[in-house]
Amino acid sequence: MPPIPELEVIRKAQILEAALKTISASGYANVTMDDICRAAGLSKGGLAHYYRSKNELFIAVFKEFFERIFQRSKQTMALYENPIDKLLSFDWLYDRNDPDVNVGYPVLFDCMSLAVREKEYRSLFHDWFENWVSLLKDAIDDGLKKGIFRNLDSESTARAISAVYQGIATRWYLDSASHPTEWAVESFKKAIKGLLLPNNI
Amino acid sequence: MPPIPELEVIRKAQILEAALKTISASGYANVTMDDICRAAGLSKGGLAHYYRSKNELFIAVFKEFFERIFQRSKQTMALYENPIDKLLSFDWLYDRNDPDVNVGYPVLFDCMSLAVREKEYRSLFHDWFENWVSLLKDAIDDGLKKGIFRNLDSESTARAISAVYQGIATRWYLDSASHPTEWAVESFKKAIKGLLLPNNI
DNA sequence: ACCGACCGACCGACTGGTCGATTTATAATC
DNA sequence: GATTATAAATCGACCAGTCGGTCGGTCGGT
Repeated sequence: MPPIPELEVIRKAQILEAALKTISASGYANVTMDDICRAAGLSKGGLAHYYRSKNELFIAVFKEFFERIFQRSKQTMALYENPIDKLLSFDWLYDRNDPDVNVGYPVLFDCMSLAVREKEYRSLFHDWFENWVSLLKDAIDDGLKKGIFRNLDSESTARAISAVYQGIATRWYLDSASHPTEWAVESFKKAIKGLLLPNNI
Repeated sequence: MPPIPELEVIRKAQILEAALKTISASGYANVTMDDICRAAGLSKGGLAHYYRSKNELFIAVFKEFFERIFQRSKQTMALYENPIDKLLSFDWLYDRNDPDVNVGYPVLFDCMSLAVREKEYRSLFHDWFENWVSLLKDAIDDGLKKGIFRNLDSESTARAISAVYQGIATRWYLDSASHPTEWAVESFKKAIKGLLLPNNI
């Protein structure tokens, strides 16, 4: 009998947290199970008790992380009323001091390179994209109803906006000296307004 | 004495080609030196004669590849006169039948995840970005001179356009079912025109 | 007594890099 | 032009180290 009924939930959370940090710091390819169990305060066998293989663990880590980011995006967006403000509410993605950002981008890039070849990771990405797009689409549909946007297809535009976010983020993260935060924020604002508004300023 | 004076050049090209294909097919993390020397038709020692370490070889592969893509971008762009056409001339990046594209994206994603942690790869990226941006900037400056663009900062806009290209490409490549080529081409056209033109259609 | 939780030594597979041996082709010498 | 010397080019067995996963065993609560 387990000493505490919720022990498995606690341990798994503790392992996922440790694994996320370790992967983010060292990179998927360099992380060993030893690193992770050390970070989680468990032995190799103890870790194996909860996640039978490296792949199983890593999938769980990525899933959990994407879910967290999605929830946060949702909550942040809900703080705004105006559709344009909603669509621009993701600027925390360009905040170098944000802990999710610091941990997130390294993991995201790792995950992308995995997704190229492993369909399990591709489907993870697909789900993430769809979640993100559905958030954006709702805001766009709202703006369309209120007549503040040009005539456009909301889903395809939502996909474009989400892609623009990520493209700018890639530059901003990998070559920060030439792509400062101000550039990132301004650029995505301009790009998004260029996509949505009936005429430019 | 070398049997043929240019042997080193020939061998290196042959190795880089084989390495690029192998890395693209299996992924940076999974490729072994054995795989590469087999693909290059050399022994382990033979490969070591030209590239002393895995890292040295891989850096060379990436450098060569980026250079090739840059040259091709330059040539393709030169086919057009109109600045807008020049800026839209990168649509071959969204062609699934293009050999450079098929080989390129897997390598690009690998390279990005490496760039997160290794400054050598980051500087590779930086150079690539700068090359790309300078191409775009020239076209934008031309458009500004001709008065067909709105008032804008050409360098910062060039960076934005290049980022948008890549962001859309990421979606298009990793989740093609939901992001077909038509979406990619249309989206980047709209985004770029939204960034540049004084008013939208 | 039983069982889940956990430990850590160990195994087998793999990998990057080394190194002495071998081949190959030119250059020097007679 | 035959022979020898020389140095690059190439080979592949081998080494040392790493890593994921296993497994027999311990411990503590029930």
